[in-house]
Parts: sequence; structure tokens; C-alpha cells
Amino acid sequence: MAAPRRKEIKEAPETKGRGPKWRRRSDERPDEILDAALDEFVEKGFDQARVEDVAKRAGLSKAGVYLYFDAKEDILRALIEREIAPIARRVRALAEAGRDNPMSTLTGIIGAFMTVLENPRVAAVPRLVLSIAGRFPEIGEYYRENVVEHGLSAFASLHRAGVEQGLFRDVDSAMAARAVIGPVLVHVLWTHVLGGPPGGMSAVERAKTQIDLLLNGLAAPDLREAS
Amino acid sequence: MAAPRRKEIKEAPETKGRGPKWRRRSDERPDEILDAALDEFVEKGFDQARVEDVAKRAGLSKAGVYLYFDAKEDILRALIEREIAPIARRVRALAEAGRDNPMSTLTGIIGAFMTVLENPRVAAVPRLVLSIAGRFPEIGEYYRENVVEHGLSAFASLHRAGVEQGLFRDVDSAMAARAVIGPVLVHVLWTHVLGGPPGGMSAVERAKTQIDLLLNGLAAPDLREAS
DNA sequence: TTTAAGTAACTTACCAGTCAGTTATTTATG
DNA sequence: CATAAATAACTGACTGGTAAGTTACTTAAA
Repeated sequence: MAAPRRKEIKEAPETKGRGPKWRRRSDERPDEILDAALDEFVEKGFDQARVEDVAKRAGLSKAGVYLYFDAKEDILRALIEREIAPIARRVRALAEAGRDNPMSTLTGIIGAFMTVLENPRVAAVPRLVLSIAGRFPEIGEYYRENVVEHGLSAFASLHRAGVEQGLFRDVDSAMAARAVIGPVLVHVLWTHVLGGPPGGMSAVERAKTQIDLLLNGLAAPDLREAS
Repeated sequence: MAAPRRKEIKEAPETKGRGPKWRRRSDERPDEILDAALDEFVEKGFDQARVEDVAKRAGLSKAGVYLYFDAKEDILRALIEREIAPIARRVRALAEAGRDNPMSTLTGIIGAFMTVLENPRVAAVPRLVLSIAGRFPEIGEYYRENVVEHGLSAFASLHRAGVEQGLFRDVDSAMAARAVIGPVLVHVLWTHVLGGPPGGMSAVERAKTQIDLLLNGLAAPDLREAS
């Protein structure tokens, strides 16, 4: 916990003569606080994290934090909103790409999920959401609507396209989506939450195996039912 | 680790006339407290649950609780241990049964998981574990060793048996296990944590669809790769 | 009469949130 | 340019409420 150096922005006004009237010294404070909060929340959980520690990590005093956020809860809310936006955007992008080539998009999705969630800081957000969703239902709903449901519908359209091209079987989209993200989720929980050993496989190998299993099924080839 | 000493004295004085010298009035107190604690923890989460409320629910005073448990944390520990034992036992039983008939055992496992986890009180335990595993790593490890790893190895032997009988493909057992429990887990989180709508399907239908997908895969039949 | 079982009231500690006052930076003025 | 005025940014110290854990005492069973 090295004392974070205060940012020293001595930068002169951009336009010498007629600059903007008000140039705040720290427009980036809110983001710095959110960064610090994410670290603290990940380390200790929302309840056990102290606002004072968040403040210290961000390089200001507790009272300073309350200049930018009205309550601890609001820090959490803002944090989750900030972290979720890019995910929603990415999901959307994947959905767009999916129309043309469902199969490679699917493998792309699984691969991306796995590698992105390898990063503990990324994996931490869904964990945080899960752990506080009971107490702040709106946060859970927000996450559901903006990430999960978004993702689901994106996947559904991808699946639909694949069915039309004769690539995928016409099963229930929601169930298929669960078959896609379920194993990834289990892996995340296993490694990041329960502290299990990562196992021998690399992320790429795991992704490959999972896709194979997802597409071709567990049943021996000669036993598969046509559907 | 030091679980609060459960009073091992079995109630029933077998002999009518002359009972044992010491008949405690409440051998069942610890269990009553744990029942109450589960309710409170499920409702509010570990941190927000007050020991006094647990006590009230169990029908005694807060100080009374501290006669049986040294700390709030110990209540949690004991609770999880108590709830986990039967699961481990069930997992073992399923594994035994699995040797003979891997295919029906597999469908049995999925069905059992889904229906059992329909009960919020049951679903609550893994949720609790997930939410506090960061702060009490031993609890996470305990859960991992006694439930997840147990279950994994049980599944692995089931899978092996199936492979030998030519029923299953010889993929990585751990990955196959994830493919089995992942979707169930997603469903639990979806309904119990994020408050998503349950969707049209019944538990039985869902189980059926999931098994079909797991065994036969998502790919259209004529595209499947032999493996 | 002994002792396990139990309680009300207390102590202790913590921490979210506030407030009165300080410092730094910008603009206004002569 | 100096310097005063204005105000945004910030802090140390405090408050109030909450809840874990303790203690000194009471009750009731054997």
C-alpha cells in the first residue's frame, strides 16, 4: 500500500490567451476513485471495504470522496455502470459480426470470454454483482438487463442465423446460450473464487475442447440421435 | 476450522424409568440456531445479518447464541459444514450408481441438480459460499474440496465408465463436467440472484433440453466431426 | 443445593457520513 | 506585474448509530 502520489498536473492552460474559464484540477478524480474502489471491493468485498481505504488508495481523504459520491453505495453503482458499458458494447459488436458467419463468431465469443475473464479484475465485476445483488436488487437488474439479457438476445440472433444456414440445430436459444456461458462461468468461479488449481489446460486448449463438446456433444458418434 | 463443539449427547434416554444423570434441555439448540442463521443469511447476507436477529428467530437471546458459538463467523462455518455433508453423501451415492448405467445416471444427475436447486434454501448455500469465499478462503476451500472436487471425481469415474462402454466420447472429464453443471449454475444465478424471469420451460423440459444438447451437441447432424 | 441454561444491560470498536476550516488555483483589479 | 478576491478542491476531527461480543446476574432442572 504505497502512498499513491498525488497527480501533479501543472499543465498550463492550453490556449495561452483565451483559455477556458474554469479548468478543474481533477476531472479524473471520479475515475481514480472508482479504480481504487474496484481494488478494495475485489480485495475485501463491498461491506468490508472502508471508504477511508478507498480514499487513501485514490490519494485523497475520505471527505474528498464524498465530494464526488453521495454514498458508498453510489460508488458501487457508478463502478458497475462504468465497467459494464464496454462489455455491452462488445456484446453488441459480436452480435453484428455474427450475422455473416455464425460458426466462427461462436468460437470467437467463447475464446474472448475465456481470455477476458482470465483477468481477475475483469472476473471481479460479475463476482461483485453476484455478491451484492441480494441487497441492491436494482444493481442485479441493471446487470441482467445490460449484460446478460443483451448477451442472450445477441446470442439468440446468432443462433437463429446459424439455424437458417443449416449450421446449428434448432434448439431453444436460451438453453443453447447457457450451454455456451455455463462452462466458462464455472471455470471463473473455480479459479477466482474457490481458489482451485487451474488444471493443465491453457485457455486456448480449454476453448477448443469446450467448442468441440458444445458442437459435437458428449455422446459417442454412433449413438447420436438425429433431431 | 474449529467448529463449535456440537453436543454429542444423544437425547433419547433409552431407559424409561431411570434416565441419564444429565439431560440437557436443549441439545437441539445448535441446530435451531443454524436453521435461524441460514434464514437470516439468505435474507440479508452474512454481513448484514445481525446475530441478535438470528437469536430471536431461534427463540433465545443473543448472549444465548454465544453459549454455543464463539463468533458469528463460526456460525457460518458450522452452517456450511452442516449443509454440505448431505450433498457430499448424495454425490457419492450417485457415483456408486453410475458404474452400472452411466447414461441414465447422467440424466439423473442433471435432473436432480435442477430440481433440488429450484428450492431457494438449497440454492442459497452455494450463493453464500460464493459471496464470502473471498473473505474466508478456508470456507471456499472447504466447499471446493468437499463438494466440487468430490463431485468432479465422481463425474470423472462416471464418464470413464461411459467411455469404456462406448457411450461417451473420450473428452477431458473436467471439461465435460463443466458442460454438465455450467448450464444449471447459470440457471440458478439467473433466477435466484439476478431475479430474471424463469422463462417458459418447466424444470423437466429444461433438463430434457439440456441433456439433448449436452449429448448431441449444437451442430447440425451432417456437420458433426467424428472425434 | 448445585450447575447448566439463559438474559438484560453493558462495553467496545468500528465506520459511514458531516462540518468547519484550510490550501491551491484561477480571475479580477489597479 | 503584484496582489487581492473568489472559489474549487481538499482535509482533520468529529458525530451518531450500529452491532459484535462480555459480564453480572437470574432461573430452572436434577
